[in-house]
Amino acid sequence: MATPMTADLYAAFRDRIIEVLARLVPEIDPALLARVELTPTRDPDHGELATNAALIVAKSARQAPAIIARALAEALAGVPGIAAVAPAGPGFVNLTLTPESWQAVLGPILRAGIAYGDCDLGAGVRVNVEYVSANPTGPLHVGHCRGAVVGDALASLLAKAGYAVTREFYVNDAGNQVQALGWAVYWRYLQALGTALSDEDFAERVPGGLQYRGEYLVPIGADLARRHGTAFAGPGLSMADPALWLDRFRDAAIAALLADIRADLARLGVAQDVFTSEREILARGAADEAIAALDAKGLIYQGVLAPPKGKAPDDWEPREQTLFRATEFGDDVDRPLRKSDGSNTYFANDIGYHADKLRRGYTVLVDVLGADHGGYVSRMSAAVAALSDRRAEFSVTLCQIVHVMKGGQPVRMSKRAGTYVTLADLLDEVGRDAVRFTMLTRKNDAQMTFDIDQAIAQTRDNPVFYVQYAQARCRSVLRMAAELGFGTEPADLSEADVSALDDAAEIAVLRLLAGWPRLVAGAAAAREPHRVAFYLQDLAAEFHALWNKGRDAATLRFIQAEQRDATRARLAMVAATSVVIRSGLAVLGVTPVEEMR
RNA sequence: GCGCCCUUAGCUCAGUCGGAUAGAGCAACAGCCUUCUAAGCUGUGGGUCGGUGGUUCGAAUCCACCAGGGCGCGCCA
Repeated sequence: MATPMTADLYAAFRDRIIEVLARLVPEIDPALLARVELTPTRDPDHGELATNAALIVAKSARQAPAIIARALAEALAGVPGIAAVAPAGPGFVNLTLTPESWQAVLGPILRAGIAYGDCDLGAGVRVNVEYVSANPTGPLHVGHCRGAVVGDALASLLAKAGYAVTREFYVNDAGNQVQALGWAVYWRYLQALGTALSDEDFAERVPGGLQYRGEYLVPIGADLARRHGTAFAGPGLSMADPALWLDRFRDAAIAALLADIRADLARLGVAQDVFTSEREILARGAADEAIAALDAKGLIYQGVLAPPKGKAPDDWEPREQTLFRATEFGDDVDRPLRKSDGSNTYFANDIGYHADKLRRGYTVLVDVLGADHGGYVSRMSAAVAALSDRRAEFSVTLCQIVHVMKGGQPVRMSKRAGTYVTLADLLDEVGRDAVRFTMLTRKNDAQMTFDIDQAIAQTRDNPVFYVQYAQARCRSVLRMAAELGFGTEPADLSEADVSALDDAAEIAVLRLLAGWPRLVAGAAAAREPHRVAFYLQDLAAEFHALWNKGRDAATLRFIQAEQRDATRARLAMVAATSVVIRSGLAVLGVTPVEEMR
């Protein structure tokens, strides 16, 4: 490898194992070799690393796994860098590397810097990650926040793994919701002017009823009143003909709310590359085009759906509809594309949007959605498969609901009572870094309780603090060493003689550092950014443990003025730890801190 | 009624495309500060991995059924 983009020790030794295995079992199917793993062991009695290679090839080689394992172990015994190797259990081969092998990870880490862990798994494939995509009808709340953080971290993770990533926000600025918003903001406008109409009087005249009664529209209404005076009010501050104001007020409200949303996202550290307007997509005819394309493939027909099994709605009546043959692509039922008034369903428009993403050249589409959209996944998946002739990859990351806890009490969230926690509130209370890290301490598909008290605590049980503290301790050591005249620049330390790093606790840190590229690749392949957060906690724990060992054994202290070489070696390790933590925090979008006093 | 997700220590959760004796934090108990940040560390106790079958060298992981929780179920987005 000319440029070792992956300074990946695990991958390097795995490659050697496969080479040896291929000599041992020449007729082996390459597809099987892809399943050979080299993993860290849980139990120190099993060495440091274990491979399942013999188990994988046993069947096709028509030999007992234990026999292959023994042969493999013998052949690996001569490989440089391997200190001990032994067949074990049902056919594992356990490996222990030389200290030199582990020590050798430091140079590449220090030379690569934050880029350590980058790989070419994605091979430059263009991927579009769509997240947040909140209706511009109100402020973002904690639920949106989880999607924002998960989507943003996933995008960073995929970029680190070699994908060409675009971060996208889909603005639902067409349809009934934003019409209702237009009415709601008009009501705030009339109120700002001092109308005598009562809430009920106005609400009665709103088609579908008055929605979006939250306070957040008050300033927008007031602003419209300031700019337009009574120009859009009827006689005596009554309601004027909606044709005169509805579109204008709707658009003004969307613009104002979208600006708020973007401001909130900016505070969260989320800045998407592309904001796509649903209205523009539709105006361009994307939905009709996409439907025509599906029609040309014979996937559109007029038909009657069966009512939902067991639970027929009261007003159910059979109706002929324009349907998409989603069942040909794994969905449970075919899905309607037109409402009875002839306009498109949301699904139809969304097909247009996803077709537009494909048209723009993305071959991997990732949607980060709330769990309440779970029922929507199979139909969109079918649509993307149909549009791309099954060539594009479509995956949905569903984020489960977030409950908020404060003072040991659940914070009740109710739209009606207007007591839901906004993203802005959350940022005010706990800050960007804690919000982001905490949102990634659960798998996306597990429900989460966000404990505000824990997120701001400066203690061990707050993972954000814990990880940042470890990194700050690294920086503290390097500052101290610099004062004592040690070179602490990466370029300097990357050349250090690190052979002194042979204590078990030191090797433990080196093993974790060596595992970072592997972690990145695995998390990216699984589309699971939370793994990064857990890895960082493990690394921080190992580092804190080593730090404290220096209290018990002076020989393990990082800085020992009289032992220049040993100190330089440890500084290289500390600097590399800092690099890897920062590399991980960069994926999560969390700021590394230099100092915590 | 149907579909999808979830169920792991008292609590909150990890668990690598199936891997060896299932891990961490909190809480409980017992320890560690003349030394680089004790905002930390070390140790102890704690489990029928919701239940029952199945698949195989091997299952928390895959399959079937059952129980409990969440989400969704033709013209909302």
